[in-house]
Amino acid sequence: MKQVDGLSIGEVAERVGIRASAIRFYERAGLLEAPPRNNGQRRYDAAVVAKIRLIQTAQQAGFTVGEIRALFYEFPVDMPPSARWQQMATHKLAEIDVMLARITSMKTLLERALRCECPSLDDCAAGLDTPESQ
Amino acid sequence: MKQVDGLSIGEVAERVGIRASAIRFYERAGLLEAPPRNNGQRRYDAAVVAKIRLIQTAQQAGFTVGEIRALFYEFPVDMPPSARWQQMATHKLAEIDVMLARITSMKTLLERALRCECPSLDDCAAGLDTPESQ
DNA sequence: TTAATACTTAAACCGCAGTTTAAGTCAAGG
DNA sequence: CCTTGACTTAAACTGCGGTTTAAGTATTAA
Repeated sequence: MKQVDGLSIGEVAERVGIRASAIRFYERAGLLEAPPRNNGQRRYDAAVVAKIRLIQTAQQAGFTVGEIRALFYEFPVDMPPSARWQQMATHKLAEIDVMLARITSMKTLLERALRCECPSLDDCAAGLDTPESQ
Repeated sequence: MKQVDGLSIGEVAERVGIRASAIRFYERAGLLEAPPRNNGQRRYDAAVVAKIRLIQTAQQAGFTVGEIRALFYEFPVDMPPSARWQQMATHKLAEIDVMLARITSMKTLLERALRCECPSLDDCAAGLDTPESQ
């Protein structure tokens, strides 16, 4: 019987749906604090599950691991979380808009390619670059 | 006086606005054929400029180097360019739409984060995941 | 002759977010 | 005692699109 309290890294991993290797990586990357150990093995408090879910949410919003570390640990201690999110989110939104513009122009280009009738790849590309054809 | 005919790799690079190393990389990657050499140095026909522009257009449309190689060299020889573009473009458009959806959901998440008032990061993330607000 | 300039190669490196591998430790169960 | 299974580490590997580096060659101008 295992009756050491706290969750093993495998149990945490299963609860949040990631691999144990990812959790070790987050620790190395400074996103998670090193937990106490039992026989050399990490023992986690249940709260770590919420923290990892928070990491996942931030990732869904497009933040990199470095940015998430900044969000968690590199703001002035007296800065409220809402202000932290807002400052990061404002920067990230600008990046997102750039990506959106890029994706949109790819899409336009591809839609034009779909209507292409050119006899050679070269002609075709020339036409695509300069949208003369409606 | 240099009167060997053909362009040097540096001249080609300058005309298309990329580094010589990129041209060598395209050759290695099978996008450009190895040109004849003079004193061991590559000598390009002016047509390579159009070919690299074509590569650039394909890149703008979101194709990877592997996909561009396929577009150029891995279709049945009797398949017209328009059909090649169209087949590739159809696949790529589906990928683009997936990206677009991802970017859009990032944006939504971030916009919600901007309006967040939560007192703790954990609460905030919980609220963001489940859009109860507004 | 010498120095500057442009080229040549193979191999290592970049960022990103982890994953995989090798080699080992530990506790429980049969 | 031995196997099984989950854990430990550091280091190397993944894919992508090139860039950088080290070491060497060739041409040109002064």
